[in-house]
Amino acid sequence: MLRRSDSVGDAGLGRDDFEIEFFDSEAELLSSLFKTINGYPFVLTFNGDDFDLRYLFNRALKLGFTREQIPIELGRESAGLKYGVHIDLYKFFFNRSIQVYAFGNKYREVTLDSISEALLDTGKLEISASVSRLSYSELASYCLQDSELVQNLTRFDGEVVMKLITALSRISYLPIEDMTRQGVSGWIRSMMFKEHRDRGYIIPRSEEVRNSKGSTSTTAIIKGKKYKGGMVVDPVPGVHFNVAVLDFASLYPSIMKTWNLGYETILCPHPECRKNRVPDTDHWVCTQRKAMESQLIGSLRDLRIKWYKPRSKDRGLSANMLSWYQVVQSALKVVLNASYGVFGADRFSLYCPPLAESVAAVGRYSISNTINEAKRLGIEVFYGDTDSIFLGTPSIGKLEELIQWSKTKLSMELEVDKSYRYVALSSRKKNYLGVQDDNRVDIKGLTGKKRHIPEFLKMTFASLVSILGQVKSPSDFSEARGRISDLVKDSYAKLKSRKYSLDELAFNMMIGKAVGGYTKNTPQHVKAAQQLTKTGTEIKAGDLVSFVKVVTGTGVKPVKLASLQEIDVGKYAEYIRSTFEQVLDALEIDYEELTGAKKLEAFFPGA
DNA sequence: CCGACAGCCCAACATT
DNA sequence: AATGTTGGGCTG
Repeated sequence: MLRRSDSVGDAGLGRDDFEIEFFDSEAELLSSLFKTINGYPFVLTFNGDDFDLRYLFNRALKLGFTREQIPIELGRESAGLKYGVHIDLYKFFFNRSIQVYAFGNKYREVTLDSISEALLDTGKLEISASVSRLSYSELASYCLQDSELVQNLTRFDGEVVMKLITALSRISYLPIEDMTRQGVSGWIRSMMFKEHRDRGYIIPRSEEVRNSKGSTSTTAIIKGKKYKGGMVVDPVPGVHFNVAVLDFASLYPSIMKTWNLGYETILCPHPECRKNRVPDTDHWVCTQRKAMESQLIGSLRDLRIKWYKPRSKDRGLSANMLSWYQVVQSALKVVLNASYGVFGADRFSLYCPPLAESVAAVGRYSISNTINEAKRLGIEVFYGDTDSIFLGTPSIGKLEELIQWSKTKLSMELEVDKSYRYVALSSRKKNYLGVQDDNRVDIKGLTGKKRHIPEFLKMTFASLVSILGQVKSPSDFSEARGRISDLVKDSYAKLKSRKYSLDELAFNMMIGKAVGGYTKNTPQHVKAAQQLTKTGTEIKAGDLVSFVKVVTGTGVKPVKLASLQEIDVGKYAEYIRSTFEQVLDALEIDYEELTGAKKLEAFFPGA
């Protein structure tokens, strides 16, 4: 720490495993820090590219250091070290693929506090004043805590993060410094360019691929998308007992492998290949040459499914080996999942829309033919989405027959992913509740599980889920019905008598753009953000905005500025209803009948 | 130097 | 009041 004339307070840390070293000048402090940095092969930061290393570099220059004396090299968007690898964990955790696939969406906001809270169960230290006003003791504790969080983010769980970084760096053929700063498209570009060089291929320019392969031939279902994607089967509403969920193992990578798909082989120049059509498109695939992507992605797929995935579950291996296999198989999954999508992304250097389109088209072909075959075998089909189908289970033999059929007729590996004691489907797609044989409940897409809804709804919904988890047979539903009814009525009563706190009533929505960036309309979370900005609280893109619905003003208020008295009970009553109706619909339970909702809602004008 | 893809649901907003 | 659009959050 730097001794300052204006600093006050004691210098104790309250910990005997660390002590504070004081410096009388900033130059001495920096010298010592630079010496320390040079002693390590890795330096971890959180936002060091944009702040810490940049700041240190500039302070040093200002204080008269020469560039040789500073162990930092600044790039335009990154900061490197002369000796050692600088990993900016902010950049790595910001990567959507890392966030979603590697960490299962556990952290919401990409801040040190939010990530460490989610992964380490510890957040940043709260401080009593702005950083520049802290006592020696509090400042030191605050900085130490930040440092420990950053380091622990690479240490927890047997150093999974460093293992993941190592695995992804090897798969992508990128140095750790580059891999941790790039998105999946950068990783896959590097991997494919390396393969071009190994084979002596000339790497095409983006516009060369574009001009020779042209564009798409299907129409997307969603306006503004470039081509038609996966197929979603209309669910058969109702409760279905003994349902098996089958899915294709790594569907899109498997399609690229078995259909010889790549930018060179799609729409190839040979006249004789033109009859080798991709179903549901105007495209054809080469019969003369093998596609590099097909082989590369196919091999990675096989490595994952046949080597790393089985070993990640092998009880004979040490914990350390198990975690390595687990990390590699999930790293491969991240890369494989993106390997089709990048060809449909216009910024990808080998962008090839007809290729991406063809992969999705074969996917639809595969699932729809499998569904037809299932029906032909007398198996009921309840639902399906992209690569999965929900089937009745007349007998194990029938499912085996279907799996075998898929292998011989489609060359696709279909497998039983899970089996449900029962599944509740409404008529909504991408919305269901399934109870597994071990009472575990899977909930997909239902409002009750979404992150932005108020805590009180999540809690009530969780209770509903636990009731449904105990249902073993159709006859159990009548008891469950009574308990659900009590649950919902209880929630109404608490709402009406204002027993829920403002925090429990708060919606938490991520604001995707800067507050001023909303020109087309003004959604509620933006209205709340505007009010916060007015009172001096800054709101940036990516922040969570907490607000409640009120009867005053524009109908919403930030939690900080609201009071319990102005809560819009009617609006919340509507939310309880719509959240629960989604599930009850599927169970064929009438909401109004269950709760006597008509009578209840009469208490709330506007409900 | 860099953000993989499409499809679906819901609530609120804007427009007709 | 009916209808289309936007934005967020989700599935795969």
